[in-house]
Amino acid sequence: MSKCGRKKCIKTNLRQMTMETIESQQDGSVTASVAENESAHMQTQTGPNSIPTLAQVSVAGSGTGRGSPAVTVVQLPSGQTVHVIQTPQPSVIQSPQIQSVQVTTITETDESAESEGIIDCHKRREILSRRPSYRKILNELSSDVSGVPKIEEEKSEEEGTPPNIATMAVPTSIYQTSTGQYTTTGDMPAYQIRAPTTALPQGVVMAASPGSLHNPQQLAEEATRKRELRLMKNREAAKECRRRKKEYVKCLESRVAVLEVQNKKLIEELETLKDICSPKTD
DNA sequence: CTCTCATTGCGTCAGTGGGG
DNA sequence: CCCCACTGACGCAATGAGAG
Repeated sequence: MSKCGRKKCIKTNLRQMTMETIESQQDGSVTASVAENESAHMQTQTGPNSIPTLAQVSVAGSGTGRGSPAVTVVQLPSGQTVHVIQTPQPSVIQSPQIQSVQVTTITETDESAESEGIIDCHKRREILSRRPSYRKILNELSSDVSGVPKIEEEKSEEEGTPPNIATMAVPTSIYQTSTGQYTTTGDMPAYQIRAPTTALPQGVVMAASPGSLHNPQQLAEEATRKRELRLMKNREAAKECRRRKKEYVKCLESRVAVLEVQNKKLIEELETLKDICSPKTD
């Protein structure tokens, strides 16, 4: 169907959206909140020569703050490489403060740096090939700096979604009937949705060994119940996954905005230094 | 107002990796 | 090896925006 192609387009857009939307939001609120914090932490150690008019910027370390500092590599036209090392920023959404920014200049002829770059490249590739879950990413973002609230199950008060359906009652389970209608089950335990006659905990239900069910009808009912349970768990998991994904994308967007502002600021500083250090011609 | 297209969110399936 | 959580992919429905 043509719809399939559209789907893929939509999903591709989701991945590309990060950069595009940030570009459109560049001078929005994110920029403003960053600008008031970054000026106090910036340190530059750049030489007087080889000031770029245009700089290539690449974000190493996958840019999602997986525990290690994010490194923005600014490749100068002269061959110099400026590494903007930014300590992990746990949650740009909640706390727009930049922890610290270190700018070091590394010459192109530095062999150790080059080998480090290769190793770094390998590590990066390794990380990218095995992307951790959104929860892991966000938790790492949160845990790098103390005092920052973790982004995880505590969020449940936001939506009322329990962290673990298997061990808890579902506050507001939504059950889709055969007619497509949705009904809520209140605080009814999840396993009771299709089996309201039993009041046993889930563990007991699941512990019912197949051997004790000789009747084919019972077996079928058990299978149906297990399926319903699995579908409901997966439904909730999918919701949670989508929520985390949205949060993750927002986080990335904020990070891109921060890095763009930093880049802009660095270029401006380099221009200033160029003006200061260049020989006067008058 | 109607139609078309894009976007968003949901439920489900299938695959994968981690833990017991 | 099995179970479970997680997530990509897919299909579907609802909704909004723009064009006619």
